[in-house]
Amino acid sequence: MEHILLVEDEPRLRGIVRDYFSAHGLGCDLARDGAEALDLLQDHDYDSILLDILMPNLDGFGVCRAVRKKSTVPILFLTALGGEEDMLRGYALGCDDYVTKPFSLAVLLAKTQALIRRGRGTEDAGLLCCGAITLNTRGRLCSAGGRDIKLSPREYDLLLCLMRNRGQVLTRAQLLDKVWGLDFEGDDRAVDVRIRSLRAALGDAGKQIKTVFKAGYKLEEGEA
Amino acid sequence: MEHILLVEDEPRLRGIVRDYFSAHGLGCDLARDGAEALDLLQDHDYDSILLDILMPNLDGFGVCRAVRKKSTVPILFLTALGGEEDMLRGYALGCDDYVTKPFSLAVLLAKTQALIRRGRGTEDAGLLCCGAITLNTRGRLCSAGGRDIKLSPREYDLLLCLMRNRGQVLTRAQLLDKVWGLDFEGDDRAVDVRIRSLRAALGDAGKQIKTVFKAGYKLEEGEA
DNA sequence: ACGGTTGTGTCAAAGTTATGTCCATGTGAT
DNA sequence: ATCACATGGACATAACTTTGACACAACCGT
Repeated sequence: MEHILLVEDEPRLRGIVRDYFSAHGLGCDLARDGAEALDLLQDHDYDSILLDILMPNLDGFGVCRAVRKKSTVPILFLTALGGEEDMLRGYALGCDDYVTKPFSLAVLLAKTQALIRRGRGTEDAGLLCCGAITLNTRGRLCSAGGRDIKLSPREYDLLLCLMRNRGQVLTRAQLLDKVWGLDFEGDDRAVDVRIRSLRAALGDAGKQIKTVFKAGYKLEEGEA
Repeated sequence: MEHILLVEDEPRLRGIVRDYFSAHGLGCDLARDGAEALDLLQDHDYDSILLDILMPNLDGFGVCRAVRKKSTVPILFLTALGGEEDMLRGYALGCDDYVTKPFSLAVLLAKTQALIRRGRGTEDAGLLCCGAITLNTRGRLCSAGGRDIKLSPREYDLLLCLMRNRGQVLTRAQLLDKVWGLDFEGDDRAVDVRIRSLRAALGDAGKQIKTVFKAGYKLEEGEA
């Protein structure tokens, strides 16, 4: 499960966000102020940090500066300060997003998840992960649910494309362009058929590939 | 490259701003008055609009009002009117910022870029929000009041259209054109039926979709 | 070069899901 | 009160996806 750190001095808000996030499968450690946050950061790795700005002891800008000295973990500011200057200061310090109160929980969650997803830029290392599926792009290897999967070339390329655009709906036309190439003359149905064999090859993890009626396909991390 | 629209009747100022902005990588279309601005807006999408207030033909407030009827593009007023009343009027019309002359070019540029970045922020994340409803346009997902909602393709497209034109009344004919496509041969009632299922799917948030008697439908942020 | 194996696309039938139409029943405007 | 208009339920079917069968092409070891 992903884990984030929420730094916020308002107790009620802390609780609300924590509950909402954990209800959506996002673990949430809490800190009351900047000092406490840095303590926790000593011993833990988080997938993202949500930072209030106005806090006792050490404010959000300070925490951001300290964190950025040694990490590129996604940081999202979460604050009542809506002024341009504060925003620019935040971005200048290397934050990844900026949400002003009051905000919708759904938005906050979506933004956080988006940041985490993007943060997974582990592709450099040659590894792409999504839910139970892992792709080793160096060796063109695939594993799902712990077992190695043998994929045909087309299956592999298709899955790679889906993995690179996880969560996004891709139309059959888009997939044909990206995987088959722009010059492919064939039928849309070709995509369906390959999706089928890919699903079959992936076994249980094949359920992560969702059909989006009238739109296309997408890959989800999906718990179930 | 980002493109903005500058509406300003003073020729010298127009030139100065345009030069400064393009030197910093921001394309700049020019309009001499409100009427010209609306003309350009017919055919172009801008990342932001800079509006003088005192102009011949149609003043900045008028342009702002017209634009806000159909778009949430960031608008920045740019004027010699420094009075509080004018500022409040600008904000009431839905502008995003307000700069009084004389101003520093650097500040104007920073503010503009911040506005564009913010506008991008939610768009990049693929998020559209209105009241309790959130649409993830990348994944074609919808949530309302914190819970995920499953929408059929038509429902989704219809809601997307309403969200993009929030606050505006859309006639059934308009909705048929935009959502069903210009070639749809069927009955107006089709819209009603889909609105109904959309409302049902959205649960409580369905109340944000208002029926406008004899005119059509519109989406409102309104809580109640 | 040769047969066997594997990968891939096409096609049509079967299975799903979504969508429009119809008509009876509400609801708001004047 | 009346009329025009919006809503709700039932149903048929249109639109779309999955599945299975098949044919052909590419690949591989001999």
